[in-house]
Amino acid sequence: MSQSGSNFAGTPDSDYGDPTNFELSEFLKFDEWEEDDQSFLASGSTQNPVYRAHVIGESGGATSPHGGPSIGEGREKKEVKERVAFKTKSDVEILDDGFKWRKYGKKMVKNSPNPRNYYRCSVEGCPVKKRIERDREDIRYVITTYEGDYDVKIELKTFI
DNA sequence: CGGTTTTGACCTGCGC
DNA sequence: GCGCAGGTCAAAACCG
Repeated sequence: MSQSGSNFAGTPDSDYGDPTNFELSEFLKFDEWEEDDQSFLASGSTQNPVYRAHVIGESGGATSPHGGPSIGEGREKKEVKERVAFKTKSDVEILDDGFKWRKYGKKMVKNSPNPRNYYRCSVEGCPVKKRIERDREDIRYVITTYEGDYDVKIELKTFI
């Protein structure tokens, strides 16, 4: 069944067919949404469909439509940041993952009628950043993107 | 009192 | 060269 996630393997171009429609965010280029039956937070949310997506750097996007500009060098300044996006159905975007987060900015995306929230670890030494945004087509869904240290994310997964 | 939050302004990068 | 978009930081205000 979904053991191999054939949902995406079978239809990898299901959403990429129309970037204009799936253009959730230039930075939210998830390779694929993985449907997880487990609840995102074991805080009593038994009916919380969680979609886990491994965000691969530009280098991973073999089918990069906008791979025109030579990104291989000018952008190589910094290593590829690991990005993990989670789409969760929740009313509140502030999901407690076990760590403390401090909001450091809010921005409004043109492609979405909803604003985007930027959170950063309030603990020093926590190079992890969290970006929270509501789905453009489904505001009932919250997209949480984790960006930062890989180890920390591993811990986050432990909580999830 | 501390910590956090909120809004604005500012900066950078890329595109055209 | 300029504009747009996104992202970040800052100061102030507010809450617990």
